[in-house]
Amino acid sequence: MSHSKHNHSEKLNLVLSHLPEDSLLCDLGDLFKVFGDTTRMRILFALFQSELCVCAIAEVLHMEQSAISHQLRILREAKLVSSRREGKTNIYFLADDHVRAIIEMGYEHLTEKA
Amino acid sequence: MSHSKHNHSEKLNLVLSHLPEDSLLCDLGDLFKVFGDTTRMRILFALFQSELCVCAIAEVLHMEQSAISHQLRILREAKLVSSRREGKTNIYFLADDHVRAIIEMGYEHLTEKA
DNA sequence: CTATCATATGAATATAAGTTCATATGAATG
DNA sequence: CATTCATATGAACTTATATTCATATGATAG
Repeated sequence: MSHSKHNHSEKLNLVLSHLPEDSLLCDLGDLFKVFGDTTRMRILFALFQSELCVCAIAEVLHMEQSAISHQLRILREAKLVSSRREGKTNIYFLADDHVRAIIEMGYEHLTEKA
Repeated sequence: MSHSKHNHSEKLNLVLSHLPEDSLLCDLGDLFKVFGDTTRMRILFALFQSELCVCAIAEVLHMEQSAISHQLRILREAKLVSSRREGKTNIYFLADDHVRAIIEMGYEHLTEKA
């Protein structure tokens, strides 16, 4: 039992009733979690410039192929990037423009608050 | 040494040269990390409805005051929420409209991809 | 069909992050 | 000024996450 001396139940029930379902809140959290990592952010910015194969991303970021591959899987599952095969290589590219839009919003917030 | 049989150095140098500084990429990642948690997402949605004191948030979310307080600190440090004191209580509210905008973008991405 | 390059994946490890518990701070009230 | 309510904070614990290493898959060329 928390501090229930207060009785704000009418208001709180209203707030509660307008909360989205937990599944949506969870999905939203999971989506932003994907943006919440420097390596993935660097991959996305690299792909802003050009579509790239896995080993190219690894070279650009000076990281191991395996680490990149693991992160690309997370980005793919979140539908932030897609890939196509070309011979032996897998070319990755941004899935759509939401990625840019979301990151730009974040950038605006950062620069305004700095 | 990774798979350097490829020589895409011209292109890769170009991509590399257009990457933002690591400090920015890190700040962006850190910002989105704040959105990347269900509890914080629930707090933000609660605050979409109304400014609320800590114990009200705890009640609405059926969580302990301490857990909420810890998460509010993270939201405060990211400048996503602000607070003011009112007597014994601390009232929290959204710091600005970037919060809504960013979450709406995420929501759009989710619904389009579903 | 074997060797090689490109990528993916599983297990292991290390680090980060969220919640709880206990307690400290800070304001109001009698 | 002692008590109570509201919030904050530090430490401990637990769970999640990122990277590495070793290896598997998959495609191509010889």
